[in-house]
This record gives sequence, structure tokens and C-alpha cells, in this order.
Amino acid sequence: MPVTLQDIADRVGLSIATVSRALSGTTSVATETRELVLSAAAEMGYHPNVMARRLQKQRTDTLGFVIPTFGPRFSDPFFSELLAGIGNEAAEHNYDLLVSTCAPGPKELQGYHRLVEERRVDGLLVVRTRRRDPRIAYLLEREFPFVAFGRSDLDVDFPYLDEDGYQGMRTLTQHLIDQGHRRIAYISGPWELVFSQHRFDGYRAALEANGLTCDDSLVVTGCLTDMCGYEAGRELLCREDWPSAVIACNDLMALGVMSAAQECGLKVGQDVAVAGFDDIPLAKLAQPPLTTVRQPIYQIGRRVCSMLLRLLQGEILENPHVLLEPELIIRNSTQKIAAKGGDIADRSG
Amino acid sequence: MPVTLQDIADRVGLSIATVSRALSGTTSVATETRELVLSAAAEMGYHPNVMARRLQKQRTDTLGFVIPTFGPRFSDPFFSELLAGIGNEAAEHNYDLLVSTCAPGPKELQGYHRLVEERRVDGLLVVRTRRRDPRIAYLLEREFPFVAFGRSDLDVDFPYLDEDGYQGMRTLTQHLIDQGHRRIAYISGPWELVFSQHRFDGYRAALEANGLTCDDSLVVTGCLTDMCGYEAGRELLCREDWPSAVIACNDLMALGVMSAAQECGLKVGQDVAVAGFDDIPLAKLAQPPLTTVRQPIYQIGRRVCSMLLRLLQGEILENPHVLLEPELIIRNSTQKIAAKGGDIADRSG
DNA sequence: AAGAGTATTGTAAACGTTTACAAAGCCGTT
DNA sequence: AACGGCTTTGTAAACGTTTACAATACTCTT
Repeated sequence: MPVTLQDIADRVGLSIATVSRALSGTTSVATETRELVLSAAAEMGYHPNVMARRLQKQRTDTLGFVIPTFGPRFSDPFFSELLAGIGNEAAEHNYDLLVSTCAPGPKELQGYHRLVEERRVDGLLVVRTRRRDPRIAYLLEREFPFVAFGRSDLDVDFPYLDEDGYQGMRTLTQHLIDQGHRRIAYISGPWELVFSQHRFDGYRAALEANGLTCDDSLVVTGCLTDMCGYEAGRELLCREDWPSAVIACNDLMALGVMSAAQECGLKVGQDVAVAGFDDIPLAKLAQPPLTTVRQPIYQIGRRVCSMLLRLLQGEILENPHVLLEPELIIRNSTQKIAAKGGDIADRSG
Repeated sequence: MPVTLQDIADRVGLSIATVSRALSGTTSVATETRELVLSAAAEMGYHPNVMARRLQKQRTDTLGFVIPTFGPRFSDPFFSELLAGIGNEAAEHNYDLLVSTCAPGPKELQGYHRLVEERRVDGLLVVRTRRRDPRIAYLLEREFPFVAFGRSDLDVDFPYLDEDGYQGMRTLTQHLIDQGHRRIAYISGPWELVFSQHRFDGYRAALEANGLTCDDSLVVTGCLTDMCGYEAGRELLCREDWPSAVIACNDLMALGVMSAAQECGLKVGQDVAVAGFDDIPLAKLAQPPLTTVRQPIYQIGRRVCSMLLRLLQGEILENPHVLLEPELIIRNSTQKIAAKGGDIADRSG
């Protein structure tokens, strides 16, 4: 039913090839022929059939993005913003964006297989890189174009963009130490995520640079959701020897910690300092506003997508390993100087 | 480079048609032939070329989902959860999901044109329906399959799923009235969104059913983000005659209101009651936990997607107009009975 | 006026499937 | 032995593009 090149060709009495050329505008066509074809196409309401074009060109003009979700109720403002950045960048370059959500695990790689082997996409965006990340190993082995948001611990080379979690967390921790804190708890993300290690290393480095030791009882692990932050927060704060400060390795967990603090009868910013990482919009509006480390998430989405697009154009990336310096955002959740924490604080301080 | 049907045919000495049939399993093929082909395919690592298949079948096996974003920094947990629901349902039925983000406006319809005219997708999901929604008008005119999350004020018939915002908001407002509140402010979403009207009607109906009048000075409009909620909250609460309760028409704005209340020196749950709508995960962890109306967002995503899939199978929907009864979730943000509000409260109570 | 060069157009193959139709082989029945 | 029916396979067209190559027509030289 839709108009095809053949229909136009019949109408203007030219061959299908000439019509194709006139419309694509790449090869030489007589000016009047082109105008004839163009107006006929417009009149008839012609729109190219992208599937036919894709089959012919052996390209899908589509990018793939698999969002790793933990649990069915997945609701992370971080990803919606990243998605917006990626999506807009792709759209501006006339690429479609194929999105799927999948929990890490055996089914996840199947999803990647589907996209790669059946050639549903031209390139992939990989986020939340993991230790010995099987996705990266697979894509490299298949020599499939991709760009990662996050580094890897594999001994391989691939294009990525990452924020310097080590520096960011180190700066943040130093800020707390400068405020007089000595017992600073830390809520890490799952250890298989590469950024968890980087950020934790930054935390520990700051402690050690100040002659403090990393107290294992003050380091707990959460799943990055607000709920996990809440649980971790209770574990850390509803006890006698609560720390005077808590750093969560992302904002969502930090918000959970703030909620837990409240429940444990502690006033954030006064009785206990809380800090996060990411600077999601809600951080500014938390009560009190949350000290955090800013990642320009939307821009990161755009950049990582732009790198992939350039890769697909056959460009060789001038800088395939981008490391962004994050920015410390000090707000009132770490306001009070030298909060004391629980009983033990005096001893350790 | 990739293995094609032709390659397999050459290898096993059969025609390409037989190979195709053996693999698809729809028509009769001799058992031994099938096994021969199957093992050859597996051995050679055959994967069908989906673009070729799509061209042939004149179907894309792809669903489209355009997320309407307001502003570049788009970060709404509501949408990430909806996306997860839609995506998982689509994936289970072997459909791809094409996602793009676009602000409402003239460019938005172009995006829909792209998807529809160039046949990039088989069907569309439309969310955040608007008054005289041009997307719906367009899709109906083109007779393009779609399902909406949200109703319309157009005088047309189309399949949709919606929550009963009127009832939900009416119940919520009644709850506040039962708590003794008389001056209840309301923060609406943009009026061109259909659900804004429904929810507001529910709010007003509850007031009127209790002999209260809707005070225009207590109704303000926000853009649905936490920041807008914050601004609206300041406008309502940082004044002499602050209301004793504030309802925001979504949770994200309600969180902003809570932040504003704090800044205006009011304690949420004691000096002022605050309520939202959606029950995003963060609502439970707000301080105090936020009273709200629950929408099973993930499930809604799945259902709305499932409706579309059935439509594409040629099924006639037994129930093309689904209205879900939302559930009131009472938490501590509306805890204190008969909060009094500012000076004027006594007069109006 | 013939030839070279250029601009424009047409022919046909290719991309990798699916499927209508035809053909071939085999079975049992009469 | 001939025939109808069934199962299995092959042939070829179709889906709608793009593009290499060939063909034609025109312009400009000499």
C-alpha cells in the first residue's frame, strides 16, 4: 500500500534507479529530472522503506542500550537522565535507539547475543561495567563496535568514558575529614561493579593520607537503591557507636541513609553528616540538601553516544579513554563541623 | 561474512527453501532432513538476518515508545520503572523496543512521523496523554496501531489503560478532610495533561462533597519535577496564611514540597500535611514517609505493552478501555490530626 | 565530421529471507 | 498397471532498496 520507488518511477516515466538517485542526491542527476522526481515523491507521499534500505546497506542505523536492572521494580533517576542524553544524541544523528532492560546474569548475555548475532544494532553502549565483565569480553571477541561508560579490570583495550571515581571520592572524603570527622562510614555498591572499587579506593586513600585507618566495621555494601541505602543506614546508625559521617557511593543510597538517620533519632547535618555521589536532581532538594559529587549525567550520555557514533563512521577516536574529573558539591548535609558521632568517636578522634 | 541460508544449503546439498522451512519448522520437512539442517546450522553458527526477514514479512517486530521529556535534564523515576515494565513485556514476546525522548512540541510529531511513515515500528505506546492530543489524532488518522497510557478528551475511540485519577485523588483528599484539614492546597500538573484534570476534579469533588469550597489561591501549577514542586511549595507555605495540607499531583513534586516546607520552617506531618501521587519507591523513604496513591507502575507498563502486542497479533481486545483503581497509601506525612495551618485556618475551619 | 570526453539514464544484480506453486517420488487402491 | 493422494523438495518470485556496469546522448575538439 505505501508508495515505493517503483510507483514514482511509473508515474514520471523513469527507471527506478534514476528515481533512487534523484532522491538520495549522491550521484549526478539532471536538475530538471531531480525536481520532477522530488515533486512527484512529495505529492505521492513517498517515504523510504527503512528495512529495505537496511538490508541493502547492511547497516541498521540503530544503537543498542541494555539497562542493567536489579530487581523488577527498577526506578533509578540516574538511568532516565543517561537515557535522555544517549537518545537525544542518537536522534540528532538519525540513529534509532534500541533499549532493553535485563538483570545481570546468564540471560543477560543472551540478550547481547540477540542484538549482535542477528545484527539488530550497529553498535552497543555498555554501562555499569563489572569485574571481568563478560559483556565486554564477548563484544571484543566478536569485534563488535561498542563504547563503555566505565572502565574494566580486564587486561584489554576498548573505548570508554568514565568519571574519576577515585578522585571524586577522595576529595569528598577529604572534605569530611577537614570538617573534623574521624569515624567515617562507607556504603559501597556491589563489589563486582568496577566503579565500586574505584570509589572505595578513593575513600580509603583519603583516610590513609590523613593517618586514619579504614575500619572494616564501618564499611557495608548496598545494592545502590534507596531501600538498600536505608537498610545500610540503619545498620550503621542505629547503634551505640554510630559514626559521625556516612558516605554512600551513590545519591539514591544516601537518600536512604538520611531516612534511616531520621528513624534512628539523628539529625542529618548536625548529629551525623551524610554524603552521596552523582548529584541527581533530588540531592539538592533533600532535607538537608545533600553534599555529593557531581557527574554531568546527561552530558555523559551524549558524549558516550557520540563516541560510539564516531566509531561507527569509521573514525579513529583521538581519545578513546576519557576520564572526567567530577566536582565536589558541598551542601548542608555535611554542614556541621566536627560532628562527634557516638561514644566511641572520642576515643578514635 | 555471516552465515546465510545459502551457505547452509550449499553445505547440506539442499535448496535454500528447504533449509528455510526446516529452520522455521512451520511446514512439513522430513525428520532427517530437518535434523541435518539443524545440526549444520548450529555447527556453522547460523543466525537469521532480521532485516531480511523484516523486509520479507513486512513487519518490524519492534515497538516504539517516545518518552515526553520536559527540559534536557530529565530524571523521572516514574519513567524508568514504566520503561522496565514495557521493555520486559516486549522482550518476552520477542519484540524489540525503540525508545526516543522528545519534548512536546512541533518536533515531537515529526518523531512520530519518522516511526510511522518509514515503518520503523509496528505499534506505538503513547504516554502522558494531552488535551486534543495531536499524537493520538495522527495515529488514528493513519490507522496505526497504538495503545495509550491515559485517556483523551477527544471524541474518538482508541485502546487505552489508565488509572482512575479522579477516584484516587478524591479518596486522598477525603482522607485529609477526615484528618480535620479544611484548607488543602493543590499543586496540579500542566493543564494540557489529561490526568491533571482528572485528578483535580477528584480533589474538588471531595472538597465539595464536604461542603468546602475550592480556594483558587490554594491551587497552583507545577511542571511535575521535584524542583517545580519545591517552588510551588515555597509559594504556598512561606506565607502567613499557609494551608494546613498540600496535595501534589505526583510524588516527585510532593518531595519538593516537603523540602520547601522544611525551608519555610514547617514540620511535615505536624505543621503541615503533604501528600503525593504515584508511590514511587522514594515516597516510602521520605522524611516523614509520604502519604500517596499507589500506581503499580511496573505492572502498568507490562499491561499496556501486552495490550499492544495482542492488538498486533490481530486480536480484538476484550476490554480496550482499562481503568485501574489506585490504592491510598497512608503514611506519616499526613499523620497529625487536625493540623491547623496559618492564621486564616481558624476562620475557614 | 569523426572522435573523445562527459553527463545522464537504464539494466540488472545484490542484500537474505519467505512462500506460492510446481514437480517428483512414494503409497495404497482399484 | 494406472491413478489419486500425500509427503517432501525445488524453482522462482517477491519484499524495496542501492549501485556497478553498460548504454545512450550530448558537447567540445580538432
